[in-house]
Amino acid sequence: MNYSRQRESIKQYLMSTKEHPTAEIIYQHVKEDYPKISLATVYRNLTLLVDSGEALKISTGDGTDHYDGNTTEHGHYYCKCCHKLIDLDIAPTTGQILAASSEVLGTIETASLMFTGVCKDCIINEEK
Amino acid sequence: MNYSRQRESIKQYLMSTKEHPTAEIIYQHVKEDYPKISLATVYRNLTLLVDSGEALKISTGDGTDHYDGNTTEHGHYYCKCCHKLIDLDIAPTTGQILAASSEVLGTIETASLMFTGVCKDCIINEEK
DNA sequence: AGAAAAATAATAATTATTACTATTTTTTAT
DNA sequence: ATAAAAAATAGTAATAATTATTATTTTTCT
Repeated sequence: MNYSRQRESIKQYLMSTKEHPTAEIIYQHVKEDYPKISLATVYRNLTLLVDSGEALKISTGDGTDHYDGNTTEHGHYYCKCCHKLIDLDIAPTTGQILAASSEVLGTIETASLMFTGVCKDCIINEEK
Repeated sequence: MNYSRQRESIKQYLMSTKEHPTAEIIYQHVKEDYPKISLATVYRNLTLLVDSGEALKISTGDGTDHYDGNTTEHGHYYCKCCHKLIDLDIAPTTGQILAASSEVLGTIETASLMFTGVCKDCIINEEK
């Protein structure tokens, strides 16, 4: 894998935000610095970053995948109302990881907790 | 929501299998009983079943969503090699759910653990 | 049984993602 | 520093999953 400024820019943006942007949103941002970048380049590099462990892909089932530059162990909360993804300081325990590993008799490369519900902001808006 | 035999057949099939079939695979199966069923009908009913809590949608990021008729709390393991989804008898602890709930100050409707790696069968095949 | 409401089949349309190819950028070796 | 080789890119076409549309059929209610 050779260096490329476009990939570097994608990575910088991913690490700078707490949002969990989609490929399209990443594309819009990186475009400010590289106006000629192609959406296909964004997708290709996101796949490279995920495969090399420099980013995470999060699939919520809302039609488009989200990406996360924070690769430390953490959980996610998905609001089914506003479709926001929120980081949580909650990770599977080593006990849970070991249990999973011995249950499937295979390797464990990633382990994560996912929660869904209606977030605080949406609850407040519903009341109005 | 009115009764429909097609939806009933989809539900039966989902509850009868431990695989985590995609809409397309469900379509192929239900077609044996209802040869004229439409793929759009499968999608529509899967959405209805998921929304009413009678099935789960699982997004692995492999391009197509998977469905699960087992709605009891359990975790999943996704083999990134053969793309199989395997049920695990591992669920988030109440402690983890409470922690998530107080961290986001929103409701928790679903909570699940997801693991990825290379499953036993794929490890054996790689050795050959 | 007959009217109203909901569901379906068939297909068109949409949207996210990947594939392709000629050109440009990056690396490597001189 | 420069030229060849390898990798990456932009632009666009193609693919594949999902959703929307509409005329017809099924289900429910009275």
